[in-house]
Amino acid sequence: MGNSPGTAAPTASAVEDAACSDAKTPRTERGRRTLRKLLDAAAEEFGEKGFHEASVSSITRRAGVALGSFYTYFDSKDALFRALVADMSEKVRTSARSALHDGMGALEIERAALAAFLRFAAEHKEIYRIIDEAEFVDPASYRQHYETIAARIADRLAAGTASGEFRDGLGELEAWALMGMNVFVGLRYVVWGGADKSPEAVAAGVNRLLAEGVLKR
Amino acid sequence: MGNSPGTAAPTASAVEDAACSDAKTPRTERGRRTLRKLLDAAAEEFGEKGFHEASVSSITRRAGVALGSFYTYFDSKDALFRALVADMSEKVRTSARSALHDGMGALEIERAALAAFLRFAAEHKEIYRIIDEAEFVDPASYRQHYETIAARIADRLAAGTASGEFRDGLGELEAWALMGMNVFVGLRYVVWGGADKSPEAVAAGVNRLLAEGVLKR
DNA sequence: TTGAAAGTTGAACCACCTTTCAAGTTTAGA
DNA sequence: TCTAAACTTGAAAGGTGGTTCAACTTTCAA
Repeated sequence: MGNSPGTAAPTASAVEDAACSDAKTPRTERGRRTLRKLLDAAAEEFGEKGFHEASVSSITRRAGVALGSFYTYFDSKDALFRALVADMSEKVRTSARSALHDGMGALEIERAALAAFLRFAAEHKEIYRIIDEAEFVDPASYRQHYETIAARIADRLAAGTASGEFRDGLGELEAWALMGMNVFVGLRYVVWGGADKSPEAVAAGVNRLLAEGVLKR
Repeated sequence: MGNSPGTAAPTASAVEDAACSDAKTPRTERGRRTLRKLLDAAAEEFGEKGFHEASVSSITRRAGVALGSFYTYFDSKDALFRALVADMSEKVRTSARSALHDGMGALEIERAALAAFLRFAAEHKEIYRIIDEAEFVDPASYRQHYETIAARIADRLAAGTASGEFRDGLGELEAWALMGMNVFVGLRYVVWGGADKSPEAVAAGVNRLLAEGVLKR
């Protein structure tokens, strides 16, 4: 698929930062370029095929690099995958946070966070496959990913209660329920697509459900 | 771990029915016993290790059967996995439906269906890993699994609207959101456990969120 | 009782893939 | 310019594990 440097570059540099503990840091400009090519190729490859179907040799082939070069930068296929999961997880959180501004109401914050996440997922459909596969390849990261997000949502709910916008009794359970809604509508309407709904329309629908529930009044 | 025939037997027979298209049907009583042992062992193995870490040889070892016997009953490791996914998917739907009785209110139905699903998941934690891994091993089944469940939820929501209990404007989007809530609270409170919440308590919390939403009144 | 069909067995085949390595090339600083 | 370190290369080592197969045992109906 597309390998345009324009979209690839930011991905790579961000991963490099997040993954510097796992990757063997290159010392020259040429080395940094090669690492970047490997990381971009790996994100594509894992996104398309999943961890086990993806092979190191096809990643290096896609990157236009010799097989052996891979091990100059990563200790193993697993180490590369962990680096990618850490980076994706960080990006998901960043994407939601970046949509929040001062002066937003509690409900508005939830809608904006979901819309931002959905827009991000639309551009990086591979996050679903990579995060989901972490359940099997790197369970600790998988769990931490969702626990971290749930904790952030729980904080926002508590803030809404404190400001008098939300009712009492909103805690971890409600945070997980909200996260589940967000993840599933993203899977259905963004990753699978085929529907006419925009990220904003989806976020608006979920937001109304969150606000009012289903009961007739 | 536990291999008690008491719990294993029903699993096996149900799978045999659901999987008869993939499994080469045995002609003798001995053959049916062997197939059953293989299916039970596979459900455990895939649940514990996931598809790729599980090996045919360890499944046959667990079943107490020779390696070659596996191919008397299944064309491949993939075929076995597909049979298991079809069966698990069917059981999830059955577990929810069995909790519904005449005379229940629309909201009560949602609570009962979730509670039943959570109780089922508590006894079959392997469903999460097996269904989740179908995203990679058998994507068509994965998609069909969730689309089928969402369609059923959408029907229930429409019935609630028709009876005047639920508001208007509940469709596929809301069904997916509700399904996402259910799946995620199941993952957090049943599969991962560690919390004090019973299936009924979780279902009650989600039900209140569904009914009222989060806004203060 | 008998023999054909069904089922069992495990060694061996084979394809694939991760990882290593020794030899060669490029880079960057002195 | 020169040299040591960084980097590249691809063949091959080393493993793994799905699948096959031909010989053997059990079942069951006639």
